[in-house]
Parts: sequence; C-alpha cells; structure tokens
Amino acid sequence: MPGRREVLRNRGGTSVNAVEGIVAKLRASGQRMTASRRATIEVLVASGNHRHLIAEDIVGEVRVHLPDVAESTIYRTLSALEELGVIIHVHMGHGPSTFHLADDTHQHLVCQACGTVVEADANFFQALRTKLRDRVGFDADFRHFAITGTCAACSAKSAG
Amino acid sequence: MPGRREVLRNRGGTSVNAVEGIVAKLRASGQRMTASRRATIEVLVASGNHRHLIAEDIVGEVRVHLPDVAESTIYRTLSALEELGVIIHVHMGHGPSTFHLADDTHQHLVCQACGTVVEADANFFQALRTKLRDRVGFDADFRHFAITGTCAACSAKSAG
DNA sequence: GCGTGATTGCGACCTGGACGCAAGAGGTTC
DNA sequence: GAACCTCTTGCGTCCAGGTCGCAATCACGC
Repeated sequence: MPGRREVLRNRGGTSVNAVEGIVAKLRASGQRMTASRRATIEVLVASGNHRHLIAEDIVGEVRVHLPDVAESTIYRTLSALEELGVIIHVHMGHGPSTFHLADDTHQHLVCQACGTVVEADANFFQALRTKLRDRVGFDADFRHFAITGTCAACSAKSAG
Repeated sequence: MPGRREVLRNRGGTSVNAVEGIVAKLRASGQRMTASRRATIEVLVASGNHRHLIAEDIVGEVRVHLPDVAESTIYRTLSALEELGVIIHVHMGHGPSTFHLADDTHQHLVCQACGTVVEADANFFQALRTKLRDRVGFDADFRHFAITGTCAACSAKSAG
C-alpha cells in the first residue's frame, strides 16, 4: 500500500498485518475506517501485549499524529473494538481501566503496596477455572479484573 | 446497656456483640463514637455476610434511623472501618463497589450476562494462591475484585 | 462542666466516562 | 467524479461515584 503512513512501531511487518486484520474485521462488520480509528488501532497494536495503556495514554499517542481527535471519539472507537472482540479492557485497581489486544493470554497481578503489575501465565488459572465450572457451574474469565495482592518485593519489605 | 436503641436485626445477641466489638476497635484506635458511626456499623453487621451493600444502600438504611446523616460522613466512616480492617470493599463489576465485614471468607463470582452474584468458598482458591506465591512470588488476595464470567443458567441459555 | 481536637454537614469539586446533536466524511452507486 | 446516504466526529454537556475543605458541632478525658 504505497503512501500509507508507517505504523508506529513496525516489528518486521507483523504490526502492519495485525492492524490490517483489525481494519478488515471492522469493515466486515459494516463499519467505516477513518484516520482516527486507524491511528487508535495502530497505537493499540504498537503497544504490544505487555503495556497497559489507559484511555488517556491512547488519546495522547493518537494526538501525536492527529492532534484534533476528540476524547469521546477514541472512547467510541475503543467500545467498537471491544464489541468486535478485538480488544479488552482490564481494571487494574482503582482508577481508569487499561486496554490491550484480546489475543494475549496473561493475567494481571497488581501489588496493592507499590502498584507494580506482575503478569502471570493464564495456564496458572486453568485448574481453578475447571474447578469452578465443575463445582459451581460458573465459567470464569479472570481477565476482566486484575488480581490484587502483594508482590515479592513488598512482601519481603514488610517481613524484614 | 439500658436505653440503647436496639440493633437493626438482632439474631440472638450475636449482632450486638459484633457491633460492640467493632466499637471497641474504633475506640482502641483513638477514634470517637458517634450516633452515625454506630448506625453505620449496625447496618453492616445486620446485613450479614451475604448481602452486597453499596454505599447508597448503607446511606439509605442509616437514614431510616438518622435522617440527617450526610453521605460524605458515611463514606468517611466506611474508610475508617476499612483502615481498621473491620470491613472490606469489593468491586463487583462496573458501578459502585460493595461493602461487607472483613471476616467472611467467600469469593464473589459475577455473571456478566445477568449480573447474578455467585459465592464460592475461599478454599477453592487456595491452590492457586499457593501456586502464585511459589512460582511468581505474588501473595494474591482474591477478595478485592469479583471474578467475572458466565453463570450456569446463562451458559445453558447461550448453549441451547 | 470545660476544653480541645475529632467528626460532621454542606457544598464544591474531581475523575472517568457517556451522550445528544449538528456538521463532516467514508464508501457505494451511477 | 459527483451525488447520496448513513456512519462517525467534535463539541459541549451531563452523569455516577466518590473526595475534600471548611466552619460548626460534639465526644470524651479531665
């Protein structure tokens, strides 16, 4: 696609593919592509799976390229992407929620003392999911809320 | 204590003891007892461990007895009680958080489809807690956020 | 009872986000 | 490539849930 503004952080083309895939999904659902939507998608893809962007961050990064995009536009884009299943939002604690691509599989552990976010493989949670399904009939999705607690460093600090 | 206004729902005196215990803790920490604080504590104790009161509910129930208590007073009382470790607040989903006594041991599972709150014994979570502590060094407390997912009824509905 | 400092009520304020509306812009058709 | 239809945007306003500053009030040790 000649003339296309380059993606924010292109790692060997995979980001471009990810962006185009999301664009295709949006179009397939009957929605339109606009500059602000593409920029929002690019920010999300470029952030990778291990940064935890809040809406304000996304607004800021989109505005680097398109300074006049309204906040509400970005909120609406994020809602549309979430409805499509492309992204999810995660509550990390009090305060704003964070957004990232839905295809990652890690779970967030947030230290209540220092705010550090530790990532845990989703496999850790599989046994509990099974148990809850079998015993309570509840199909749990742990991603939507982080799990609070105390990280190793803060545990050591308070023990010492 | 003659002349004491009766506790909201006294089940054989245990509620009175619970209230007095909390009052004693507050006093021990150098704080003062007021009518609004006592009423707030009574509402929390009377609610038992299996109702999920939001701040607005608590304000409403306190005002049945003391109509002029300000919202902010109750928020401040709740903060004080939480700081003492007497109560905790739990985020059940989007919207306001709920308050209950800290001594209960159940975990909340919230259905994203119908909003039903299912309670699961905290023992279910012990294995995962141990695993997270051993492998990641993270001491998890699952109570602060509910776990979202789909309840048995809604799973059946969407499958059928 | 008195003094003092914690607590209260009031109202303003704050954050994070949703919404209604008119104007603007994708994308399809011809 | 122009017209048209409808989706999307920007703006401003509004909302929920909660927090805070301040003067007045009240609990409680003496």
